[in-house]
Amino acid sequence: MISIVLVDDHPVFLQGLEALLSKVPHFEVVKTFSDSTGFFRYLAEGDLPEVVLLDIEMGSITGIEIASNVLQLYPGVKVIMLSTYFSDEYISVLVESGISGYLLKSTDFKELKDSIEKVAKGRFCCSPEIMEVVIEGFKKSSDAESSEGGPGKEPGQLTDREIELVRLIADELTMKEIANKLYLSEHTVKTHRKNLMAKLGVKNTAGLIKKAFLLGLIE
Amino acid sequence: MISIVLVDDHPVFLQGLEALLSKVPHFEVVKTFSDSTGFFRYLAEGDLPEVVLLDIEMGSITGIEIASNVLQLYPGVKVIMLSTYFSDEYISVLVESGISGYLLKSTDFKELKDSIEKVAKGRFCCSPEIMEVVIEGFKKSSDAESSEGGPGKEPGQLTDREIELVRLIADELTMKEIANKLYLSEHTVKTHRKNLMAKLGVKNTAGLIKKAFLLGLIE
DNA sequence: TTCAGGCTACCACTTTTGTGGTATTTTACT
DNA sequence: AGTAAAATACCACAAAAGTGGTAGCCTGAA
Repeated sequence: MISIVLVDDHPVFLQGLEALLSKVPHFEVVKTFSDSTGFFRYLAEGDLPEVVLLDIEMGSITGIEIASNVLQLYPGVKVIMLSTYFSDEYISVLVESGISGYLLKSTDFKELKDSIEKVAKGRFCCSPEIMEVVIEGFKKSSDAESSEGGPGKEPGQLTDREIELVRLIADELTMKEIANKLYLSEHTVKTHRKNLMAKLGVKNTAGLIKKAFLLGLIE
Repeated sequence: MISIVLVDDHPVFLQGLEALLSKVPHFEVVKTFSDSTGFFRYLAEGDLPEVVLLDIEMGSITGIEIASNVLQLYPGVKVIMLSTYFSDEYISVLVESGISGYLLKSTDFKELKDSIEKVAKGRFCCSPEIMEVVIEGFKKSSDAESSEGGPGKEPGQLTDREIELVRLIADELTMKEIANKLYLSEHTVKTHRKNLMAKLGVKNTAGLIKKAFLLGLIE
């Protein structure tokens, strides 16, 4: 059984896809989302699907960002981007981030189905048109079999301590207050925050809280 | 025609109520929400209903907080709390905040209907049991006809400038950067932020961003 | 025309955040 | 037993945020 989550801001496409995928015997569409916030909150709860089908245009936060964040926070989850078009630079970024597939929406259903199966087995998969771009990109650096990996840690790339921290920060505690609360040195707390900001790619508290919200870490 | 928005985290109650209210000729249930985030985002877009029916137990953010925030940000909107129980202190706070009604869920539909009509006309309305508490509370201070009011300003209690500011802060700009961007003195920007924090009742940037999110000011 | 609210601006001072290091210990996996 | 990651801790300095004031200007409503 392959567990699948769909994320797409077009409810029609979402429903259609769900109906189609649900008919495939060993596929299970466990959840669908039309906004990234709900999606991230879901992941943060620890319900990690095997495969995520992700549409690329999602309003305030782009598909690229969503994909990057999912890949960073939940490396065990396979992400397949669905898009109407493709852009060289984006694909490069995504492939480096460890995305599992990039398909055009024009892809027919059989191809999508096959792709999901391949991806679930740990392979990379994309539309032929896109493969060219990807191969082109490989003429620069060749590293990285991403792949396999046991389930990893549930809460993702961020450690438990870090998540604890970000929540306390969101509750308006200062480093000093958090240090007291957790019986830690203020230095330690500052170090955690520093790592947190680096991992989430933000510059200050405002960015930290915003991102934490977007990623469903706080509510 | 009275435009109504329902907010309640119990979908069953929500749907039932919607069905009932929709049958009343001059009532229009324009929207329903089962979480506060979506509700605040909706208000922030400027679609202000005349009356909001608000259930009191809503998880992370309490009904009291939601009500207070709505009343503060959108004074023109009439808020009726629906609750299973009632607490002296809460009611006092809410009445002072300018709530338009406080009904128990045990209220029958006719009473609810009448209450909505009264409230839409600018009156205050609550269950008899609660009225006692309210009157009791009046033995302290007697001010405030809240009420009437033209539509006020759309974005609520926060001024345009302040909303602009909070969004730039959420984008990780420092006061200096914002000042440059808007051709203002850094002092001015700091003053705005100061007012902003006071209005939203928060202590620091973390709280500011969190609240702004909760209120749908940023996304 | 007074008055309130919003926008602007300033000051001085404290506290907290943010940067950019290093380093030890514990824990968990191999 | 070895090692990678997490958690802990330290330092010094720069940059911002946060506190608690005051105050002038403009506009629209009473």
